[in-house]
Amino acid sequence: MAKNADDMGSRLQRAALDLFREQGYDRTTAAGIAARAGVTERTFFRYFADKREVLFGGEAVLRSALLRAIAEAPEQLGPLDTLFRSFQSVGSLLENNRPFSVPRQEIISATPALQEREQAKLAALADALAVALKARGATELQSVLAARTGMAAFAMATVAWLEHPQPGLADRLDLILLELKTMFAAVSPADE
Amino acid sequence: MAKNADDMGSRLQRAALDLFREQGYDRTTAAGIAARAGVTERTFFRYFADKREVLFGGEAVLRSALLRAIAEAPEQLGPLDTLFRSFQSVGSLLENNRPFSVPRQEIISATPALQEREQAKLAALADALAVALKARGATELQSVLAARTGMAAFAMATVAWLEHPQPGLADRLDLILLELKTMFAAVSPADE
DNA sequence: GTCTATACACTGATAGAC
DNA sequence: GTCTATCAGTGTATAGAC
Repeated sequence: MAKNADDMGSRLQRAALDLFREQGYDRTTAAGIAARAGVTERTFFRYFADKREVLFGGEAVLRSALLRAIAEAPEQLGPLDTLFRSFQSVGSLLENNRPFSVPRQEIISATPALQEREQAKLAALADALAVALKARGATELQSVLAARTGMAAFAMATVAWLEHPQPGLADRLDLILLELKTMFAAVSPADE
Repeated sequence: MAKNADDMGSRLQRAALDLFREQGYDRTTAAGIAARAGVTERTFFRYFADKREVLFGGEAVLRSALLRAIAEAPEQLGPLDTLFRSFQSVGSLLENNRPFSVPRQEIISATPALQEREQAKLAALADALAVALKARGATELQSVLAARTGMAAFAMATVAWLEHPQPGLADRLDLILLELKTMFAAVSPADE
């Protein structure tokens, strides 16, 4: 019944998204998702480690795109400039995914269990970016600080942009970076 | 058998921490925790919404302490100065909790499911702080950006300090704030 | 590699203990 | 009257049989 293994993940993902939208995440069972995709519950868990994971498959693509952008950034750029340039570079990737990302984010926003997973994914992604930044010569502290801070900003920009497409993601990122720069410039030099 | 209701939460918490240390989080069942505390599994779930939550009871104390510090901060301080002063003000609170926090953090670091919960708690705490910052006159964007960024820095400082008590938490926070200020000052003014 | 059995997390209801 | 035990059940996730 299955066409090929590569497709099954997508089929399950689509079935899950549909069911979550129809009846909510909690009222949807893993067996129900599997049934809609024409397979058994056991097969579902062969493709996804747990029920939440079915909505977080695309993360790997985003991560590798960001890592590549960081590696290819001009040598002389600082960690934060490198990072925000990388965020800008994946804009079109995110725009192409918008039809899937919008309903997905609605479901996540309505489901605490999925918000937890999302936060964990963002933290893991930030750690991966920190490694890439460190490889460019930044210190450990700089890398982790920039990655965590930048990832928080990136997530804020993305979520807001999914809710309201205007202004665009690039403008939102610029605005956020400028706001952060301004706020940190206002910090008292010697804190106490 | 139960002394009083107020104590039961702490008893279960201690029993859980002990068992997690002895056999790990995954190999410990909710029924096992309850049994060590002298009650049934059903009682465990009356005190904690789920198994993970048993390690995150103290969050409310930290939150209210931070919110109070923000509300009492001098009017003229900017969001980030307000925030980091508040972090500094809860230092002694965290030091008193160190005997509990150190083993707790070890267990969390070894358990992905608990790391997820921790990230979620940090995000929720950041949102609460953002509301408090906004009440002091900051814009929505400033409040959320400062809170998310500051919370990431606070968490980094705390985790590192739990692993190695020296340097102290206050010094770590100062160092991080300075590093952030320096990095953002180096950001190119007009980002492309 | 699929299927069956099972452990464990969690929920509701009801009745009983203090 | 609040807190707890007991019971019965659903759903997630794993593992061993074959």
